[in-house]
Amino acid sequence: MADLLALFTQAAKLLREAADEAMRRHGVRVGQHIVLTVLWQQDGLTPGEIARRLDVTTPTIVNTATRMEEAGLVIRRPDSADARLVRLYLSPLARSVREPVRDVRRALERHATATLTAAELDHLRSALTKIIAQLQNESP
Amino acid sequence: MADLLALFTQAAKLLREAADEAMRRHGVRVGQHIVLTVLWQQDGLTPGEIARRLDVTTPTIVNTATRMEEAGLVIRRPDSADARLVRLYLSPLARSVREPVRDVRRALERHATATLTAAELDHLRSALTKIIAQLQNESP
DNA sequence: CTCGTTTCGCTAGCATGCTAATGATAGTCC
DNA sequence: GGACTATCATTAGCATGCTAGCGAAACGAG
Repeated sequence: MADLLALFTQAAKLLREAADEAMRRHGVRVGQHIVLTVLWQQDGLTPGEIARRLDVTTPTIVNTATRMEEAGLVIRRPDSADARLVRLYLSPLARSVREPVRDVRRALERHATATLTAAELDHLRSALTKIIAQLQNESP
Repeated sequence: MADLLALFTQAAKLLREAADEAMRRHGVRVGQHIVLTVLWQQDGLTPGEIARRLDVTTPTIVNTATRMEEAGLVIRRPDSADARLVRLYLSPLARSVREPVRDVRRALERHATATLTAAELDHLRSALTKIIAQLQNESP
């Protein structure tokens, strides 16, 4: 496997699968988790706001929100002032899984990087951050 | 963005999108590219063999092969000896895009890692390899 | 106030991955 | 040689992302 892109694809796939499996036990899927990370910080946002914060498209959030509604994680409510807006609110269930989900993600992170030194971990973080910055600073 | 998993998710998404856009100009999508990498090495493999080499499921290859057939990249042909098997063969088009696709991927790789030093790149490769090894050595 | 523009969420349809189930064929055991 | 098992591609249906296009609502100019 010489290709850095291929290495990246493979690592990302394995991490994503492992994260999904770990969080699934708490009723949260990977696509739903990113929405929760935003709502845990600020409840009652609109799909558009969430999409902008996560750098995904609005339909992605709309569809994920529908699945989360069915799973009992969020509640959709129209905005009282602007009839175009819909606001997403966390259910008690969504609040209650915050810590368990955080814990399993931390555990996965520790496990996945168990064979790396602290310095290597720092370099990895730094490299990822640089790559993200480099790729983001062109399309806007 | 404190979470390493989140950093990873973001970087992987950006790289995937950039790779897709770059290869698209040559009629190849990211999901089709991984199949091509295998067939470029050895033509005439079965969906099951390709899936095993790529560490994905057989249906993934079957569905991707259908789209590649429609795109004129591969030809499906039943095995002459074992009627259960289907063999996938590269089209002339698929052969002709090998180098252009390799080039745009190299260019993307260079661009994405332009702000990293050679040492940082080495560390990144090493870290990714270690993470892959760590995550693979548990499920089998 | 009205008309055109902008801004929303949403639906439709696609690509890429998955699991589960189906059906056809090959191989094996008695 | 006939039945059981294993193996293979395929289909169906789901989750997660995307783009394109819709209809409703708000806003701004005149």
